[in-house]
Amino acid sequence: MRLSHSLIPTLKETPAEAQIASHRLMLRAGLVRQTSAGIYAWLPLGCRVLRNIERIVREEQDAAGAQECLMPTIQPAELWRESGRYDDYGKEMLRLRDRHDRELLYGPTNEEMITDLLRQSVRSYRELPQILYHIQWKFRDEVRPRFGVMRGREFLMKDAYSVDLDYAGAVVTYRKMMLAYMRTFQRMGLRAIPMEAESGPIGGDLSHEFIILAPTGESQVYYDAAFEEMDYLSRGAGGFRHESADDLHRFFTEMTSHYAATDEKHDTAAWEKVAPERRREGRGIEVGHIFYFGAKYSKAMGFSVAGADGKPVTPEMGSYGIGVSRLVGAVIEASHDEAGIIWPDAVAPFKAVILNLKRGDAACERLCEDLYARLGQAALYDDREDRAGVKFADADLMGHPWQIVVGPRGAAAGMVELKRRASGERQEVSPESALARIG
RNA sequence: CGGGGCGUGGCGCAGCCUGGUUAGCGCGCGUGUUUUGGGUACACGAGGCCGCCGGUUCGAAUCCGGCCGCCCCGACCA
Repeated sequence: MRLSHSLIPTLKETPAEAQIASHRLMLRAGLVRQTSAGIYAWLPLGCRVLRNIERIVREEQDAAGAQECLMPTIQPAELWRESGRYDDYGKEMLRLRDRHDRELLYGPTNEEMITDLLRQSVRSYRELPQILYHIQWKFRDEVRPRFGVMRGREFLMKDAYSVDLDYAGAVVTYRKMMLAYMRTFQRMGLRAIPMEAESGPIGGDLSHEFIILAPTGESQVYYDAAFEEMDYLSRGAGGFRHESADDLHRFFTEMTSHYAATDEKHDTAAWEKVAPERRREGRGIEVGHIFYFGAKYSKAMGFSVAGADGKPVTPEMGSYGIGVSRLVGAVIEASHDEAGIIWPDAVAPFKAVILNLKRGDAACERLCEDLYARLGQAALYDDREDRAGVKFADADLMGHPWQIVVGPRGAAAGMVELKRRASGERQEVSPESALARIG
């Protein structure tokens, strides 16, 4: 994209409502604009980040054997009456009526709907297990939206739902999702820690939330230093396979054998047993939550399949959520400095920005156009009129992993300056080696 | 939902208490000149239902009432 023709409204000053770093930076870098309390419009730059995160989530869900589908945002009230949650969910649920006065709601989650879909089509134990997911906008009428997209009322969520014939199968599926989640966050440059959690309104008895550490997080967390040493996930495929129940078991054991808890679940007795020098506390942001809830919905909604003996069996289910839009804020919380965002390569809206420091200079123009043509959609070309200071400041603010600085001095010699945003390291290189470094 | 605060050009704010000329400042924006290697300087200029409705008054951004919106602190959540 050419910056001169892009809607990327950067701000020099911080809007008054933004309290935390990610919110401030998302507004200043032109990623989002608020349209109502807790509801945001995603501008081109923010939209690209959102899509990148979505893509990683999708790839890891697919790798775990989950099938993508897309359920509607609007749901009929009857389904929620069946599960009993129409009343339980309270004011968080946005209720609507259509022209025929039928009761509808804007979905805060989809257990009922998926159960309805499954009971219509799944008849036999032979069709199990199944994992389905979708990435769809949700609405929860939070009492107090805050922290920008981290606690919005409207938010983009990946939610997956699993059905297994029995408990043993459900546990394997649960572990699969845990593995997929750890890989997902890892790929975004985040260190996530699974912590035992309350199952809340979803119900059920096995539940973990995935917390990433950031000083502005909403929950107080306690964990064993072991989680800081777990870098084997980053070594890639060598580790655990979704197909192997044994691998999944080893993985799950590894993840759950060290102490980790949010303040709600904090167990002082267990904490005392952790060696003092290995105790870590801090603030955390919840970016994912997985639940095994057994037959809670299948039973309430009459979902059964024929078992091997021909008799009906009530399947075991689970649900698995990742806050996709929240992750945009969470990544920024985890990776920024005074000057702006520092995007991890995998989620960056652009791999590189090309800074043309001298519009109209033949050598500069030629070099920039050439680089831009070769980088294509991977690059943002800052082709605005010459205001070097503004360009540098905006580039830092927007946080592109690489900055290619093309000025008349270097261009005359056919050289550019390549700067790495994260380290600040810069070097004079040929355009070819700049392209090679950026990859 | 309880407690607090704020609504004045795109952003950040002043003015309001003590009503009275064309409603001001900084940033941003436009034009020109000058600059240009880390938010360049100067000049000129555009841009405002002073959140909305009603009341008081000769006269309301300013006083009074109601409403709406937004933010912050607490109890809940991907």
